[in-house]
This record gives sequence, structure tokens and C-alpha cells, in this order.
Amino acid sequence: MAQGGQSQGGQSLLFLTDDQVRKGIEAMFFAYRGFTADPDRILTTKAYGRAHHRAVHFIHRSPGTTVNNLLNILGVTKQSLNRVLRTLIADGLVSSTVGRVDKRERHLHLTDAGAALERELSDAQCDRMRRAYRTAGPEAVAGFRAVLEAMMDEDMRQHYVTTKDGTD
Amino acid sequence: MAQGGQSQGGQSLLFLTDDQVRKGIEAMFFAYRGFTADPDRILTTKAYGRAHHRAVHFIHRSPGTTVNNLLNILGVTKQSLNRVLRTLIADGLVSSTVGRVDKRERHLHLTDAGAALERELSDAQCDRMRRAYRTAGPEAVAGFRAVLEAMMDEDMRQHYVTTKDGTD
DNA sequence: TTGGAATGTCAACAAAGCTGACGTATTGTT
DNA sequence: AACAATACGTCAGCTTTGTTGACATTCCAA
Repeated sequence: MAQGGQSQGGQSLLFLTDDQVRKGIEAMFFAYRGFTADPDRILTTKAYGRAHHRAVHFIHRSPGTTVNNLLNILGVTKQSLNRVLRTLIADGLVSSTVGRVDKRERHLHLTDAGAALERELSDAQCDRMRRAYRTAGPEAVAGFRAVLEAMMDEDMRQHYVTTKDGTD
Repeated sequence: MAQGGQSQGGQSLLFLTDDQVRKGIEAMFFAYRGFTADPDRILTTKAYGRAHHRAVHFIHRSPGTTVNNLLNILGVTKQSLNRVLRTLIADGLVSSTVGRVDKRERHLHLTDAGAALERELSDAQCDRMRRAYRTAGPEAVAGFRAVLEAMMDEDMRQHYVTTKDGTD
């Protein structure tokens, strides 16, 4: 993705005023609000929160993931995650199965109901993302992804890149 | 910015698989964590939180702004904002002065100490943003901003565009 | 068999959001 | 002048989601 990003006479834009960079900061702030707005609306009708969304999302992405793995990705304490996971399991959206090779581990999967919720949430979020992509245009999308990726902490970039499909 | 975004043969990238869009969603999630990480670290050493950062940021951006205006920008209740503002005023980082034309309004300004904190926080955040910009390249920056802007809610885009300098 | 890793749970707490109610000063309208 | 609306502050109580710290259980591995 945008392998040649560094090459084209960077000096012009590499010198950015503080105000321009600050504008980028506000863009992140306002955009993130929009980014979470649609799922949040859905979640409140079901007495769930953003934390539940995150758990459901990453269990969907990596079926069979362990609690510890999820902990590292989400960057919260096990107590905090456990509270969320407990309600999701109790409500039959997530299944927790003891590991076969290592029986201390619990492997997490979405049930059919959980997958349905995941789809509902990600549909809403993907819709907005797609609209933004369409408005901004294909070139912008590559740039968007490149900047976001460069903004992550190193260890998170690892989780981000390591996905099941090597699509990009 | 990127006025011609729609024009260049969009079909190729406008058709994005769900997995590609989901990747963008995760990019937002991980990047936002990085985005707030540095200020958060500083804030905890001073017994403040992200909410204080936001208030300080927007008071810096719009000196003399009223409480109501800040309320609309931040999208929280006045009780929530007031709690934050109270501590900032008590700690001498923000000044609140009765309006001259409308005495019901309070105009908010950063004190010298408040401006110092703002600079410390925004320096850290701008550093990361600049590094990301440099890594991704100038073309990417325009795309980044275009997508973020398109992702905002309409009313927030208004606040975003309306800044003192019309730099872009 | 003993130490450490993975998991879970209890308790207590903090940050930051929310609702609802109420008070006060000021302003605008009738 | 009376009244309604606005801007702000505050009290009380609740929720979500994060945090520590302590402790038990289970199980792998040295």
C-alpha cells in the first residue's frame, strides 16, 4: 500500500504548521465520534456498550481466540474484559470452550446470535466507512490507511497486520 | 482539498470487500489508541483525564468561547463538562469571565499555566501525528484528511471547518 | 512435586458519561 | 411590569468501562 509514499518531493507538505497538524488532530476526534456513532446507537437498544462491540468484533475476526490473546489486542485488564465476556456468554452470544491442547485456555467463538449481532453492528459501521471512502475517492483511501497505520503503536501494528487473509 | 477525488476511475477501489472495509475499521481503532496514548500518559501524571485534554484543546482553539458552545462541540452534557471545567478553573488553568454583552454567558480562556499544559499535550500529540505524516508521505496526508472529514457527522463537520484561519 | 501460567472471581474504586431536578442571574418578549 | 426563555451552576444518583489488589483453581512443565 502506497509503497512510494516517501518519494515524491516531500518537503512541500512535510513542513506543516502547527495549526495544520492540529486540524488533523481535530479531524481524528470528530471522525472517531462519527465512526462509533452508529454502532453505539444500536448497542444501547440492546443494553450493551462499546466494550461488547469490540469483543464481538475481534472474536469474529479470529474465531477460537483465547482470552489472553483478546486481552493483548484490546489492551484492557482481564477483569474488565471478563465482565463483558461474562454477559456475552450468559446471553448466548459467545461460546467459551476449554482448549484441547492446553486445557487452561478458553477458546472463544460467536454463536449464531452473536454472529447476527456482529453483522448488524459491522454493517452499520461499514456503511459509513464505505460512504466516506466513496466521497473521498480511492486515492484518499490508500492515504487514510497509510497514515493510520503509521500512527499506531508498534505492538498494535503487529496485531493489525496479522490477519487471516493477506489481502493487503 | 482533493477536490477531484471522485474523478479518477473510482470503480476499482470503490468496490471493496467487507474484509477490506473491516481492516479500515480496525485501523481506526488501533490508530485512535496511538493517537491518545501520549497525552494520556502525561495527563495521568497530573491527575487529569482525556476529558480535561479536550476542554483545554478547544478553549485554546477558540479563546473566549462560551460554555454552551463548548458543550455543542464536545457533545456531552453540561454536568459532565462542568465537572471538568470546575477542576480546571480551581487549579488555575482556565479562567471564566462574565460576558460583557450578555452577562449570562461565561467566556473561557486558558491562563498561562493552562496554555503551558495545552502546549505540552499538543506537542506530544503533534509529534506522533507528524511522524505518521512523514512516514506516510504528503499525498497520504490529503487522503487521510479527506476520509476523516467524510466520516464525521454533518453537524460536527461544521465545527471542524469553522476555524479561525482558513488555511485549508 | 513444585513453580508458574492461564483463567476466573470478589471487592473496592475512579473517570467520565448520563438523567432529573432545582436555583439564580440575565435577557427578551409581551 | 410581568413572564418566559436562556445560560450557567450544582446536587443526587446511576451506568459503563476502566483500574488495583487479593485469592482460588486448574494444569503444564521442569
